[in-house]
Amino acid sequence: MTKVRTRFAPSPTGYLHIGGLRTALYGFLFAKKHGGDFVLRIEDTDTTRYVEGSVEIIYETMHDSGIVHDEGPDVGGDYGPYVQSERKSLYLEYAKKLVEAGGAYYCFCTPERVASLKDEEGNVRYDKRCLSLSREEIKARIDAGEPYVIRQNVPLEGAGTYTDLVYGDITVEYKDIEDGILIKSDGMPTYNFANVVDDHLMGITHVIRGTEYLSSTPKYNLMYDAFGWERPVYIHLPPIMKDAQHKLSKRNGDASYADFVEKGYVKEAIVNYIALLGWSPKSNQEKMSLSELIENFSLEGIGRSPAIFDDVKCRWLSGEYIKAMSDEDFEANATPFLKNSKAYGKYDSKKLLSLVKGRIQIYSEIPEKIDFLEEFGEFDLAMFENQKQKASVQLAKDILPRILDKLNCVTEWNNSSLFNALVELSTELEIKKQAVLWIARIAITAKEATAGGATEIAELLGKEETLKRLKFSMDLLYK
RNA sequence: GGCCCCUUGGUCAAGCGGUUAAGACACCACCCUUUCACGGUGGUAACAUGGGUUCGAUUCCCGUAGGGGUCACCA
Repeated sequence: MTKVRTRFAPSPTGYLHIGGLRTALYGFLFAKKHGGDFVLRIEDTDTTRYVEGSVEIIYETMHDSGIVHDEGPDVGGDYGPYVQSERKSLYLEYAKKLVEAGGAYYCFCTPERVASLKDEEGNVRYDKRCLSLSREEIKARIDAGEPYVIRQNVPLEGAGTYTDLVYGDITVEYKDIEDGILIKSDGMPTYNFANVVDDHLMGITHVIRGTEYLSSTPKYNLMYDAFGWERPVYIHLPPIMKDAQHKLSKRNGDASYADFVEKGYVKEAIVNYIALLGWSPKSNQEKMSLSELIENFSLEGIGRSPAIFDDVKCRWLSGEYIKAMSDEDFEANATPFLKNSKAYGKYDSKKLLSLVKGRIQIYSEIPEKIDFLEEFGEFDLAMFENQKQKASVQLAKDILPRILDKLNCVTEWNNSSLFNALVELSTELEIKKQAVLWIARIAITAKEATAGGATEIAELLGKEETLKRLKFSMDLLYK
């Protein structure tokens, strides 16, 4: 059996979006699952759409996400060059062979003439006029420097059928396929041609790509057949949607891998989550490392219907990764985000991080979780009300002075001493310790939800600041 | 519009003729608890629709509706 070879072939037109990354991921997973090679090829035949720096972004994204290629422009390989613009002469050579084989022909029609061929629906369809040109006339016109393109010669009758490993048998009638341009007048190939030539020359065994190519695949097969080449196995993937109507795309302005990283999603979680969009493992385990994904990946698990990207679940997975992360890794990953907090630098960073770990799903939530350490002021007294904890504004009025006294007398200002002191107070007052702690926490944080409990925060704030805040809250209560 | 494809809870999804129609996220309830969160337990919620085929359809076939893709000298 021949070695499995898959490829990811993005065009350098901007950032790498989530859909593209998933296509890359599946190609990578499939190749690695079968001990094969994963190739990166840059499809830059449309020079007008080239965006400066996007090739670098592709390299970075793939490296960063762990989807590493065995061959590519940056790492080399035996099938290079891996950038299509560097293969330009090759395509013309093969196009000529295809012309000889009858699978293509030269066309001198101007874009204007072709545009004038519009049907009642406004669709343009070339009429094969140049197909009847004689060999001599073609040569003469080319020699005269007349611009030309090379078109695919699609039969007028019959149909092409192939078996997609995800969608099953697909049949398209040739009359519904037009004689597409293979070589543009600038000498560059179109995707329709370059992809066939390159996939063959690079020994690609399994073509994995989006469904947008599902119905155009028969025309590629026509070329494989005309060349006498073996057709690859096709695996088309359903799209990832932003909502029921819209595909996740660059144009919609969202959804790049880099954006998610910037927002603080755990990288492994992003990859893990997109693996689950359109594919489901045989087991019920959803949280999987890259190597586990490779091990569990199988084509049968790939679905056929579009999947909507669910940010809530992606965040959940990110949170799961954070909980499972070592403190060292968490510190390394979270510190850049911690620096955006007002509290950064004013407290022990490790302490802040431990407060926050387990309470966030993405790193960018860090500042909002701990900014209360530096922000304190007037608040709604109704916050003292908590039925479940048996706390109330009245109770707060009654016991806040006692809390203040009690804490003031604590000799060792640390969490456990402070906690013991308040529990002791609750015993003396014969009320629930939760009520005392609730009131204390509200009084020193002015927040209903905080990262950390009352005394934990008191330790962090220090005696002076804690007592100051308690007095402030008392004043507020008695005002 | 032609052609290709898709359709199970709010979302991701198992299922591949006979099931109490899994599981996950979200949501709700309860428990735990130094609030919230975490964790634990339980719960609400789905086969787009109409015809067939069959002893029996979520599952197979056809139609309808809805949705996506494609019809470029873009990929």
